[in-house]
Amino acid sequence: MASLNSNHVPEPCASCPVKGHAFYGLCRDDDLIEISRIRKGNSLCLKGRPIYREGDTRDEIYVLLDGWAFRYILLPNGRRQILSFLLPGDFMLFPLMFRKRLPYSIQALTNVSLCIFSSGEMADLLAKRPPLAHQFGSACANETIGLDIRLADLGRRTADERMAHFLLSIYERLKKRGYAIGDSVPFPLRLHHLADALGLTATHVTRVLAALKRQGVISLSQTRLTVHDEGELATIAMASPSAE
Amino acid sequence: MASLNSNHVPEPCASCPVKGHAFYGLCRDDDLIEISRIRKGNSLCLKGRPIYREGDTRDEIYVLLDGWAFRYILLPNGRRQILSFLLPGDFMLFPLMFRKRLPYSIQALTNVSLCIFSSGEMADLLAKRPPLAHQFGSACANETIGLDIRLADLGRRTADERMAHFLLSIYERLKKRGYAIGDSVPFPLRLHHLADALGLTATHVTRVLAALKRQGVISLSQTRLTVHDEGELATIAMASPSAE
DNA sequence: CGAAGTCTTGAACAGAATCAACTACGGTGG
DNA sequence: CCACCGTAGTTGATTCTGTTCAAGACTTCG
Repeated sequence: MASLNSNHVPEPCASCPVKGHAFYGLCRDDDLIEISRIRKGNSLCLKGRPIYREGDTRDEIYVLLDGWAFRYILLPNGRRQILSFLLPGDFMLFPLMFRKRLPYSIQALTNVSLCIFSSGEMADLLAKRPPLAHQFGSACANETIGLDIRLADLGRRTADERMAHFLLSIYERLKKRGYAIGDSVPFPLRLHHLADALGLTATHVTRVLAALKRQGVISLSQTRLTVHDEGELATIAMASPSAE
Repeated sequence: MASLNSNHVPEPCASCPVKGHAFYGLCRDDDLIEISRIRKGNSLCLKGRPIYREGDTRDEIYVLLDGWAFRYILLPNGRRQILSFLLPGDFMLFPLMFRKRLPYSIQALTNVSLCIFSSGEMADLLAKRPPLAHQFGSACANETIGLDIRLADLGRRTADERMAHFLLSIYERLKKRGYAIGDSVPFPLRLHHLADALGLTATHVTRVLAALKRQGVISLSQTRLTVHDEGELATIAMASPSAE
């Protein structure tokens, strides 16, 4: 892969940046040791570069160690729907353990560092280690539920509600993984990412964001999101179904 | 459960109506035998009745044997988003193997017959039978991908495209499971189901359907959908990403 | 037959898209 | 160091897709 820059001298897992987070945080120690045994090394991918392209066959799956990425579907005439944003600790491409090709693509949103596994070896490991497989099923169920909720967002919420709900959910996710400083979190998304994630246009996203800023609920710089009034944001979102 | 009418004299799995379909069609014979051993019996649920209500804890999971059901999320102020329609052979509530509560509800669309399992016992069986667990992971991956595609529908397709895409996908699903007679399939959905699945209003669904009928692409009776021109339907849908 | 649910059609309205001009910014190169 | 360029974001005017509100017709079923 042109855009993936493999480094076959794995750094020690002891210093892994996502140890104890997301999926890994839930695994038993002996399972973690097994996982570290089949690790293939790290890989870097530059901002904006493709990580996976719709329909590719590939034997590798990744854990995102650092940076952000996103999964998206490209429709005829160029419309794009962003399906989800991937944060450090998230698995990517794991459905490749079960099927040859995927109908979506993945792109690096920032410079990204990945931990590489063979999908076959990972599948074998899951077969040997039922508790790990269970953990995996759990992660999978959570992802499905996240998609369910986003489906309700796109189908039945207004632009303002969607935006509030989205900002809130990404804020919570980042906080849970320890990326918050006070009430602010890193936020590398551009307008068109928000637009393509929320099913809106970039112009309309500007207006919606402007309204939220005017109300003093959030502020947004080039690199960070600050949530001044979490409760109000939840109210605007007409909150209710959340992933936990 | 008031609305579930349990019958604890299991009928023989040999005559199971969904044997060889959907999930079961992919399982090894010895796994099927194990599954039949932990089967708890059947249950009936009348049209329109709830099968699961958001937030309930329950130890049972089901396989839909006959009839249709749907998963949905109810938002504050009563807006409803239908997440998916469940057809005979589909698992329901399996995420309960991994978490206590689910953020969506399930309702019987027609009279429905269910095959009951204990979620705990099913989880144990998966732990004992890695090939079965793999099969399960595969089904789970497929469901996720179906949601991905629907997300792109709601976010980035027009009403006409969504409708065409939806009709096409349900038509294919039913055909694959042997429910087609010629180019027609059973279709118990009412306007408001279509509306809530597609993120539209019932009035607008009428108009969109009227256009499709006028073009001679489909016809629709109270109980059946006929697809006269599958290619044209795919064109209107701006097809592209499909589940296989 | 009546009643409730379902579907259709029309007219007015609204939320978001589109089109377009303009501003702010960061990097590049002269 | 500044002029320039391309990208990203803002704002306004207009259009369009889909909603809302409302009335009427058609089913189905007790």
